[in-house]
Amino acid sequence: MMIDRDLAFERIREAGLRLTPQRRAVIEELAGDRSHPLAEDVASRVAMRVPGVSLSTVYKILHELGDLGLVRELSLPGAMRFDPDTESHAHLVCPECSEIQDVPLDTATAEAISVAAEKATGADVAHMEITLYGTCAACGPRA
Amino acid sequence: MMIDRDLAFERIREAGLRLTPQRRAVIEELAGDRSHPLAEDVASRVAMRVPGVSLSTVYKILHELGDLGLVRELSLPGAMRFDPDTESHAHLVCPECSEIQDVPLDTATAEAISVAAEKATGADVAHMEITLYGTCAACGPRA
DNA sequence: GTGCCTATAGGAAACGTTCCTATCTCGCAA
DNA sequence: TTGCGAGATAGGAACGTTTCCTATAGGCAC
Repeated sequence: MMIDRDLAFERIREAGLRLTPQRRAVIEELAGDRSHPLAEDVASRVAMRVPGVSLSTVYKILHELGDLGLVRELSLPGAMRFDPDTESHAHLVCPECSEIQDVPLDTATAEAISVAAEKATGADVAHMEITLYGTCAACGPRA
Repeated sequence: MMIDRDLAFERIREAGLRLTPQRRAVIEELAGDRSHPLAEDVASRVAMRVPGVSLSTVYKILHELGDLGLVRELSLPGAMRFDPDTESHAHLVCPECSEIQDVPLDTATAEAISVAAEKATGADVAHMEITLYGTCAACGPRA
């Protein structure tokens, strides 16, 4: 499920944070974005609405949204990426073109892994990140 | 399965690479290591056997081992980590203490995810990385 | 309006990683 | 043994990402 603008605004307030123009812009730019942007991508888009916004502010807001569960922070090679889709799904990274694709992942499988991990370690799993590495269709098998 | 010293040496030679003291030391330090070390950890241990070894050399060797499939390179928050265990398994990262634990993952599940992803995207999946985030047993639920 | 608390901008700094180049080593041939 | 060439290494500079710090600005309650 994609992040919902108004739900996000509400969560921000519930957390006791102010709905500043910067927070509003980050949320609205992220909503509907399926490109797994870098912090800098988000910052430059936000800058078109809120000129002068600083990169450190955007980082701070992105982490806040991550903590609130409104955004997924992805640890991918090179840099962190941000995903407004918080539904359980995996990512495919192509080593050739570095493109990132969403990969559907059925909830049952995700749940099974999570439960098995909790059983094995005694931990309390909050969320998971599944990244697949492999040549994408566009970069072709070889032929 | 943990990296095997002699098998690794053989793979190095097969790849047309020289078995230098640095490569030998990296492999031997990594074999049997279950701590998911940082590149710097590996470098400082290697330095005890090969004084003066440089960090960039260690990085280069670690990537070579990754390419040869002898080591897994993990994209975890903060920094890359290296895992000599190339068997299919997941990792649990505790946000409190940053400890990393191995989590067993049955091959069938991993295979199912991989195949489903290939079907969905048309990609050729080479390997996958599953990271679970959650409070570990030591850091406790709250009580 | 006044005072308080939070948020922001801006830049410096830290960190991990990669890149570059001169030097060195190794394996091999003569 | 000596010399040669390909490959490897040390060392450090450079790069990009992320965090940290501080002074300023802005909103809210009174």
